[in-house]
Amino acid sequence: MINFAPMDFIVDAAIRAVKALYNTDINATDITLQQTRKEFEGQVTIVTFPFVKLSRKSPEQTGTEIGEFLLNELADVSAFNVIKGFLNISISDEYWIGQLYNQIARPEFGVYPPKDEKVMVEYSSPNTNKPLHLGHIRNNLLGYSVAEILKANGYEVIKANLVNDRGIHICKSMLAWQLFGNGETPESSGLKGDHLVGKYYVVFDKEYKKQIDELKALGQTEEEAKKNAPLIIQAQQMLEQWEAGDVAVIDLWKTMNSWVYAGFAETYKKLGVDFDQYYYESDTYLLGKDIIDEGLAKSVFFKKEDGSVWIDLTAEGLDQKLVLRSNGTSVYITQDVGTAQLKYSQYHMDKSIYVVGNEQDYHFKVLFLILKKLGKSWAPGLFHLSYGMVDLPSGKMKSREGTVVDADDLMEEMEQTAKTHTEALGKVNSFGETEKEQLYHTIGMGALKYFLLKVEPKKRLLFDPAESIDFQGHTGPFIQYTHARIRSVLNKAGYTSGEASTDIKQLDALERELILALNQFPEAIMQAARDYSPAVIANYVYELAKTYNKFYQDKAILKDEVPADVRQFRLTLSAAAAKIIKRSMSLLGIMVPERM
RNA sequence: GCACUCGUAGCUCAAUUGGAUAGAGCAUCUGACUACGGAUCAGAAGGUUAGGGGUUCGACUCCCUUCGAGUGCACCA
Repeated sequence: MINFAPMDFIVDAAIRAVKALYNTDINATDITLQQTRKEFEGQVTIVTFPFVKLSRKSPEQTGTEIGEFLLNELADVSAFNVIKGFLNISISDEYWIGQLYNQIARPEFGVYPPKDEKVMVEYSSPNTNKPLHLGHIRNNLLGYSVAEILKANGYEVIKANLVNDRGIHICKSMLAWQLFGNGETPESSGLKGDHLVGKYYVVFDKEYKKQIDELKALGQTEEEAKKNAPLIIQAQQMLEQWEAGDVAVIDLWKTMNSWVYAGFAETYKKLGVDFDQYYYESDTYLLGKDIIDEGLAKSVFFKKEDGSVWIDLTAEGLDQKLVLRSNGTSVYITQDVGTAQLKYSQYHMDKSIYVVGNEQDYHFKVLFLILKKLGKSWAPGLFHLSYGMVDLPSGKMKSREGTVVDADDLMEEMEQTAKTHTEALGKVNSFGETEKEQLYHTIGMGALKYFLLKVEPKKRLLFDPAESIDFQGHTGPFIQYTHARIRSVLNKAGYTSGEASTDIKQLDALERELILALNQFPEAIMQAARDYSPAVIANYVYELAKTYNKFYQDKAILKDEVPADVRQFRLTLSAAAAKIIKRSMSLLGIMVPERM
């Protein structure tokens, strides 16, 4: 059996120590256990300041008393030292060696047993009027990674994509294509479908601006001109026709959306993300009205004289929020109420995560509050995974000003950079062409994904296109390289997994440090899930790779002077490191190569 | 104006959730047995954690306040 809290035996003993010494009952949560800092002797540290009140003795004395107790009680505790309020405990090398062979080296290590709980992770959720950009990449990578992390924690996960396929924005592209497109198609133009549609979105905007200027020249104010420009009026008409089911408009809409979907599919594939369930706003945009009725009956909502329906959230520190227009049609939040219900009715999931940018913080606060007030039993399981915008040095990305970092372009560039780096090192000259292409993709995407995922989701991210993403230091390729190098050693040694344990009894400091790092993998997985933060995994695996590299640099494995049992032991240690690096990276959606 | 989020080395990020002398990478400088793979490793230098006040054994972390940045505050989505 894999033990997911290997240090619990220390906690238990500490509780007994406090009981025996100070006759007080404490809980496991009262004990702060942390890894001992490298500059001190020991591997596990108990913070003993909180017990000083109970012992009425100095921190040093208290620590010493508890230390003595642990030393007597636990066979695996080999020594301790006390510095101020910190009790540093040394655990025997036999324990750590056993931990490696019996826990860490096993395939199930870090795979939590099924929880019998379902989570839906909604992410990506693109508009169908333009191609994906860097902001979408962050969204996609976050969503995918969080889904993988939740799976590793034993959840059943449904990855959902709510496609915003209707509305004025797509009508703008459609109209511009109709007026200026001359029947251009992805085939005829050689453009990827989403880029083609995006091109006409830009055309619309350009022509629209022209009309605005003309109207202003005729004496209209900016505001008037924006409202009166023929193009915007036409686009609005088109939307009405769409809603009325006009066959020609629907046909055009279907055609152009199909172009976009083909383009998205390509981008998603390259990004390495996927979905179990697609929702389309064209199907869901009318949902939610019946729930508004339900809420009216329960007096969660109230109706104004003009017929519009509202919810009053002033008691919660928010405002009054409209949920139904006076003409009876629904608004954005109404749809989301309906879609949330639809999702739940379909899957009965315990949790539902929305991966959406932080500009919608308020929206989700209101949405979740509405569902709670409606008494939905599943409302507490809703969570908005809010992430920061990706900014350029010049500020926000603006599609109209052409400062958007296109997703396809960026991925292409990353592969090119990977190619340049790799060729300069000249280590893979024996690779075939397709093998090389794959490798460049793996490394380029590794650099990009790691760059985006190592930052805490809620923080905003600065991306400087002029400064290429690093391949050295705290980066994806650094970790990939560590993996490739371990694999190389293992291959050279002809190592196969599951080889017999050795009777090694003592550890070198670097070996011990490495086992400790490996041992923290399950905790990192758990913390990443608790915080919905791939950054936890990213930083963990970096630390691990660094620890391995330090070990590797200093300790020979295959050299002649290394005794057979030590060699065998270090191979097991290396194999475990490679495995956990690979698994960690896969939680980030990053592949690791065998050679690079 | 109101609300939310953020502010850590020149730059990009950490800090075991309130614990020890705030750690990494990049950039700069110095070094590594003729490389079990140098996309590596060792070292130097770099900090009043935006400023001020408070809470306590202890604060980057919690509270108040000032400053700065971002976002939101539509019968748009």
